[in-house]
Amino acid sequence: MSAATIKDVAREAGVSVASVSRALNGGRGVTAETGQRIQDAAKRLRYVPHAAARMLITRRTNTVGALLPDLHGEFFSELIRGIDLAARARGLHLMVSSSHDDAADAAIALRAMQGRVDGLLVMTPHADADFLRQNLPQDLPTVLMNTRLTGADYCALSVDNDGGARQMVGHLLSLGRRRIAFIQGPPGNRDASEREQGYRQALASHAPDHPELTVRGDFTEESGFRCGQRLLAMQPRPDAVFAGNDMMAIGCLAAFRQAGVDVPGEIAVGGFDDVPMARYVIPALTTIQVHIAELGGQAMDLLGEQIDNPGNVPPGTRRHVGAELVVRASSGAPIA
Amino acid sequence: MSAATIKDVAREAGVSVASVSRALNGGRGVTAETGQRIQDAAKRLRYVPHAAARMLITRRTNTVGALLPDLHGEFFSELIRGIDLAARARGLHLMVSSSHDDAADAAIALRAMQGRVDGLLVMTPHADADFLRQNLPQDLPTVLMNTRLTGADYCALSVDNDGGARQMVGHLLSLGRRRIAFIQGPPGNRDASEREQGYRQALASHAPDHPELTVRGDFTEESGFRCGQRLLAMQPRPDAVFAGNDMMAIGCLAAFRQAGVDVPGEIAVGGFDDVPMARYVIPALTTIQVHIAELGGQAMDLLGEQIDNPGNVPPGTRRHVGAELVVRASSGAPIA
DNA sequence: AGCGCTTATGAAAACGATTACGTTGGCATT
DNA sequence: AATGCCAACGTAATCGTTTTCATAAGCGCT
Repeated sequence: MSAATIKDVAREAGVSVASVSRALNGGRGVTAETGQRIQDAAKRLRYVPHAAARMLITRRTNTVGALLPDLHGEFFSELIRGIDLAARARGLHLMVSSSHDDAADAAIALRAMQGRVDGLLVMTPHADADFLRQNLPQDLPTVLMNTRLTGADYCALSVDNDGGARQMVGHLLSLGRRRIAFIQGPPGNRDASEREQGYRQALASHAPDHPELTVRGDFTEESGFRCGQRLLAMQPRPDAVFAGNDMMAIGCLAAFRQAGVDVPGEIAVGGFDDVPMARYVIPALTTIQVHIAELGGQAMDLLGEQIDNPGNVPPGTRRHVGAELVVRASSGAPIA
Repeated sequence: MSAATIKDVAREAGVSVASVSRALNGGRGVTAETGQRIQDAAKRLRYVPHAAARMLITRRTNTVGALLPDLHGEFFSELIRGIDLAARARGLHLMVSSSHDDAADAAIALRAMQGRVDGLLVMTPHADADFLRQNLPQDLPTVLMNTRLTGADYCALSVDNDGGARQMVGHLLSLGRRRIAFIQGPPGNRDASEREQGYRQALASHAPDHPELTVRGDFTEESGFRCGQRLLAMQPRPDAVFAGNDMMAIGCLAAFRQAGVDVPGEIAVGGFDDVPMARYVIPALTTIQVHIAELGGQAMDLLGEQIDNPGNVPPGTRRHVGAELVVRASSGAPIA
């Protein structure tokens, strides 16, 4: 015996299928008494509406898709948590396709989602405008997360890298540091370049007489280590380092320790991301915390709005999620 | 203009819808020439079969669901990665519902998946047999991951906690440690109790004259810290500690450092899980590595087999994923 | 040429829901 | 008492596929 259909419920309750449908969704157009009889019958038969049949006629899947690159650890789990919670709050299901490292792969996944989702959350380094236009149906609500895409066609969410970087520089300046160096991320990386911008602008506006000092890393711990060594060799030495992300900051700390340079005594160090390890390194790392779950949640909310009333959300809408300074030992702030 | 349907393709190619369907799936029953014409037409119209319509008739969703508890960090991301990759290899989509902390919540999610998935991957602390039977249709292929459920009704995957624990104890014994203490996890936790079992049995079989020493933690770092202090107070002191997980081991290291006790000189320390931080603490933590991605992947494979040929996989099938000793500084092994 | 056999093709019946539309009956209004 | 209106309910069309069955055509064989 297979699962019960709406017909079975109708027969059981002695009404037509139309009444069952009405009673079960919204309940308008049926007497309270018949409604109750139908509810009872449905419960008795353990009736669950066939999702596919409903999708077919309503043209709604009540599902959203998330296309993600090869993410790791806390970032990934927090992102999914944020998305999942927001989706559930709207009664939407979440379909995930992750670990996409090349564009071809992502394209396939994108197409496979066609028709199975009401909207799409996309985070991928390969997403230039062409790629998206090529692989997305033009009328499918879509929200981009953290991409370098600047066109006005798609809605997007991004982290306030700029604001975070300004906070960090401001913090270091307020502690009396003068020669603040910045460790750049990989070229072309949007987060990296925005953080660098923030650094430059903060210096320019608050301390125009202080020099800009930059060395290039690639977000890895080793590159941070090497950059640390290069910074020590500078004459005169910087008295503070702001690394483009935490892993490079941690590499930097290792280089300084190896060289016997005291942190924060001789050099203050700051990072960006607040990875879990940041609080465990010695000295604990002052950094910028980003609420990743909020990033996912807000993206989901924006997508939900697009789905619920299409056309009501202007294409190209941007939202930002804030970043917040977390002061720990590595910047040498006086204990409050 | 809405998306093209099979009818549009049929008209475009000058054939019936039946031929289009045949040409596009498998391609048997049509001339090579007509087949080609149909393929062309489909491509020209950007035809994508309507998923819902197909589900309705074939009774297959080509989707599997994963119900997960509130997991964090590396564990979560690796698990999803494993599941996702294995699912994709089978052409299955993945629907995720995570962050379920209470049974009611999980039950709702479970029901919501009804009819939208061909199979289910379930990991939840609340999953006793009753709970599942109550909330799952009896004929839906299901694989449990890492649950304490021992009944023979459902297929399940689990980590070889026992084997891992034995390896760790064996390792410590081989280094000449005599008084090996174990830090227990939260009561009722399956992983925790299996690891404890492994510890007890390894001691019993390889060193029956050595004492069993246990203190109870709850898998958190703070509990590890407190347990570390209690272990130091013991007379005579243990010369090795095997913590039920890495976080407690790390807490333990902190307690020992604070007390000025040398690790591994005076006490060796071992953990379980190989969290990313394990290699960064000082001294780096000897621990047991579990291939979480493999856990997810194997679970998915088992589920896939169940879906493809139902009845061919005996209910109650168990599979294990191995655990492997990773030697670092904290256990004081001689450098090879 | 006529017979059967295979094979390509089309017509139409599912699948299970929603919903536009028609019908009925009860009630209030005139 | 006749009329109009509204709510409750049923009938049937519809969504886009797959698949069964019928039909026709091609082909080799006697």
